[in-house]
Amino acid sequence: MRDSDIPAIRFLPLFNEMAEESFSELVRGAYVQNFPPHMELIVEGDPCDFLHIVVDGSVELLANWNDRETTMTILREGATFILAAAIRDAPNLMSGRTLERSRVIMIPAEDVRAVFKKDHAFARAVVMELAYCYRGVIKGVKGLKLRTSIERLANYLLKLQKKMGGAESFTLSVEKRRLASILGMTPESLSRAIKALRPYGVMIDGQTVSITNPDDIRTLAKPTPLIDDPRS
Amino acid sequence: MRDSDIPAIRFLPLFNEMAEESFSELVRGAYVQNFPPHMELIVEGDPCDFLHIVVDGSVELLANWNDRETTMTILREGATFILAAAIRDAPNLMSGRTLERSRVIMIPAEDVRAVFKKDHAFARAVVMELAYCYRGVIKGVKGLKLRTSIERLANYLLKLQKKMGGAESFTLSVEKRRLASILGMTPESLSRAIKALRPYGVMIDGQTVSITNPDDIRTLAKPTPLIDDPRS
DNA sequence: TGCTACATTTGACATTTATCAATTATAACC
DNA sequence: GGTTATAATTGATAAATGTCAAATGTAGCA
Repeated sequence: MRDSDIPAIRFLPLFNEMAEESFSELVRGAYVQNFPPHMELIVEGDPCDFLHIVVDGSVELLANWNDRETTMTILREGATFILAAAIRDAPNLMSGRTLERSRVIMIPAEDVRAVFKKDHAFARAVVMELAYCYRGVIKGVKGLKLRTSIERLANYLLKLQKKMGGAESFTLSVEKRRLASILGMTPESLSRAIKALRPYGVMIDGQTVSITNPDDIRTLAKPTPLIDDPRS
Repeated sequence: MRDSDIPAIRFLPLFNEMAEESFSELVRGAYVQNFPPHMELIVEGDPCDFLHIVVDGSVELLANWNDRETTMTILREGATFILAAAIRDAPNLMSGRTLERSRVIMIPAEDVRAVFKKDHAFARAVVMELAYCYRGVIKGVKGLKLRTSIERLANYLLKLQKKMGGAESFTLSVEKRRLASILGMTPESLSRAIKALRPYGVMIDGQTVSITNPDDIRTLAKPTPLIDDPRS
């Protein structure tokens, strides 16, 4: 592993409290690799051999069943996957593939488990991370079960707007067909949902979103921190 | 807390590896209470003051949004909730209410966090528990996004049959309207889904399910451990 | 530039699921 | 045992969402 990649992850919440010695143990066995776009990094059902960390680029986590496929989430710089499988020494529940050229650190799952057993600070960090991820997925389920697809889209856009700094205009940063899958609908339905938001002052042209009247769409979206705030 | 309740939880995976001293610290501040049916134990959005453990009976975890409500899961003897919120000192993402008369142990969340900081064995157990729960929710999302409601029902029944020992005939143990909500559909749709499974050799009369031809329904359900096996 | 592959959109239609209202069944309680 | 409240089912219908095919748009590349 290149020295220049070490600081990139040392300061992630997952690693920044742990003992230097434990950290070096993790780093010692780690690989860094640059992957081309659309490279499959992990496969659903395979044993989890590595904890992955996205240093640069983006990775899609997806799941398949019976010839159907759904995108679970998209991970970017600083995100780790798949921690729960690595810790439990269990098979991956999701596949992972790069969306673009991406730089990924891979730490052998065995090392992660070994250090986790020894280093209390790391164990605590893993707890915080897992609890955070768990709550994220719960929020996702709530969205899926309690909202229609238009409501999910509306909330997604409001959340993205906030994340992008709050400007009226911002960019999607995900292909629409992938966004559709994340939101649990088909590309065609997303296309129609986008149209349905026009009367609420939401314009989407290509990758550019503009929300001309936030209050208007908020009455439809009814965002709540208990679903839509990633912190909280 | 009554002495007789202590062994009931000491041997749960979450507590059985921790130091005796840490365990007593948790027990010292804990309450045990018998709740009547339909008692609201925790409320979505409230701060998480206690880690709850179901000693006896059953508790429904549910979520609300915009006058809609959905059942997230039903917990029985030995289950804990809501660990992630307690650890992160975050608001509850779900409400919890008893379905029947239930005995519940409540450990102040503050104590849980304090012991978690001190006791490495407990921290490790929390990690394993959270990773397990996380994977459970991921499986739930996969079911919701990849399967139709009939397929979800079919798999639910196969899973329940296995859990009940594998006999041809077994009992539902959940009201149908709640089952419908768990599966992400209305009671009416569940009723129709049940009918739709008749040609596959599934009969449901009241609370009694019998699966006369398991192979038949399995071709429809296509169960996979990556969604349907709670272990794995 | 023009070609090509692929993403997106649109229209027509099918399927799935929800809603509403009415009926029937069930279980708790006096 | 009858009463009552609630759960479950059924039918009719509506709404939401998916499918398929075609048209249009877009980006990368020879």
